[in-house]
Amino acid sequence: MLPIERKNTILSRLMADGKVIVSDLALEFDVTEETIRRDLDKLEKEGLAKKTYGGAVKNENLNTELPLTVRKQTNVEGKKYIAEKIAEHISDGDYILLDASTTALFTVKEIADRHNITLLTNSIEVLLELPQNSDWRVICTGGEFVQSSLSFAGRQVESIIDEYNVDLCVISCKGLDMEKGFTDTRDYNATIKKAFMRSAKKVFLAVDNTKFDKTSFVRLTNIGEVDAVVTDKEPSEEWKSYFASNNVELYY
Amino acid sequence: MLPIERKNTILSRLMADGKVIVSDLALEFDVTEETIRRDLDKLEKEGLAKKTYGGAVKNENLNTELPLTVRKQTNVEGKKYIAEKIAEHISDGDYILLDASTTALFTVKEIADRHNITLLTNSIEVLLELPQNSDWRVICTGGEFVQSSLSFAGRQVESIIDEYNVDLCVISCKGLDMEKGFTDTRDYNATIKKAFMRSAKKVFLAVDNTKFDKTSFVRLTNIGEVDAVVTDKEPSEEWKSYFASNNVELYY
DNA sequence: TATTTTTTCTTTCTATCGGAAGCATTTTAT
DNA sequence: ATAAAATGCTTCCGATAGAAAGAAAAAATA
Repeated sequence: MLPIERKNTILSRLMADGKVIVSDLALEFDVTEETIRRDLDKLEKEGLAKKTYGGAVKNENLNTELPLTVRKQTNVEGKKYIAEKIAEHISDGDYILLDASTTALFTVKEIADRHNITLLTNSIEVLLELPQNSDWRVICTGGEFVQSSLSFAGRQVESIIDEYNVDLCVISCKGLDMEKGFTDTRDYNATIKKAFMRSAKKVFLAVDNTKFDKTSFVRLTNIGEVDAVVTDKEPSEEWKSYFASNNVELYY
Repeated sequence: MLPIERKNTILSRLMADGKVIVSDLALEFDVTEETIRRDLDKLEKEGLAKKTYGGAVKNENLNTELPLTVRKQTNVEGKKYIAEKIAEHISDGDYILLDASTTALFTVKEIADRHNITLLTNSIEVLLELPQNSDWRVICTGGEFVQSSLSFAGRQVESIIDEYNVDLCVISCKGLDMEKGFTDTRDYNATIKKAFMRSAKKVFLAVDNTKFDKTSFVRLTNIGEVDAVVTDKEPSEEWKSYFASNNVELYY
């Protein structure tokens, strides 16, 4: 087994279970515990794990961007479910706006059979997922190319987005908190998402259940600013009443 | 066994298993490990593999459609040759503009080792071919997405291009004729290419030998408007003197 | 609570293996 | 015949993993 395989296996174990134990991993991979610790050191340096006494836990510090490949693999079922729910609100002829998130990607797949959609996005992945030979009109923002997320960022994105008005937009975030509102990792993400919200009649916030009661680095805005929240599990009563009192529709 | 056979076998093994091990492959093909590493180097440069200590793993974020669209093209060798010639004019720190052509794609590959390049393009394929982890700044026009060519078109492309000035731009065309100038298939291609020419200090026209004395649908402009023509075979004396009398540099 | 014991962690050292680069030789293509 | 590509060899360097010793943290015990 290659060292990189071991490291990746540890990472996926970590993402699935939320924690790993040094002694278990050493037995499983038949290496010394020092070797496992070195793997965990690397994962920690990459911001993916947090070492603890006896093992490591998933990094709940949401200020770091996961690699695209890892991000795409976490809670795939939940994201697909959310995409299905969002798709129910998209009809033939709609003008929609999708951000560079995994949920947006799944949403495109879900609505592949719709007609006459006009789609605006800053995500290349979304473009590459488009149905073939459809009658859609697709506009991409352009801007500074961010290779790690296959999307565009920067001033240009905002000014293009501001030129359009759409029926519905789907945005995601890294954390959702009653006091801090919803938050994301990077300034440029936040600025872009604010522009998205300005341009859309109805804003759908796609958040899987793991994002609740978490805060990340940059504050986007108050939760009341979005029109609907779509998630994959029934939120707590507290959150439900919070959404209701802020006039935010809730779908799950 | 031919080298290319070995490389392809390694690739299919990689795709099937997700990884390969240098020492195993060396034994299996009865060559030294250095040879295997060189094969893996090539696969890595093609973006198909990711080398690691002891072997290589599959590159997860790869677009398998790319080789297909390239293979569909005619005279691939000639276009590679042209790209090499163009690359000789691109240095560290340059600002360049690439259109959505196969030649542009090969040009990016040729200049992968340059530093501090600022690249402006309307081609998604070019974006996907960018070297990983480089220090380039890459700006994409955005605009209406043309699925068949994985590029952007429309008014937005022009207005973005007009905002920038670059040292060098590479454009292609479908036909080259002394009377009709150079021509292309579609209106939107022509408009975009004109914008490209406005924004560049030096315009390189990339045309393989099959394009000479051909005319296509939309006239772009006179041949004298470009600064240099790059092709893959020595043109006729007639063409050579025509270029000379129009102050167009010629590289082949 | 204070002390001891156990477990885990960090650091350092070392052996081994894999990899990069340069050079020489063979093979292939033009 | 010549140039270009492919291959193998050698040397040097860096990565990996294990071992050992001391430090630190947690657990157990008095």
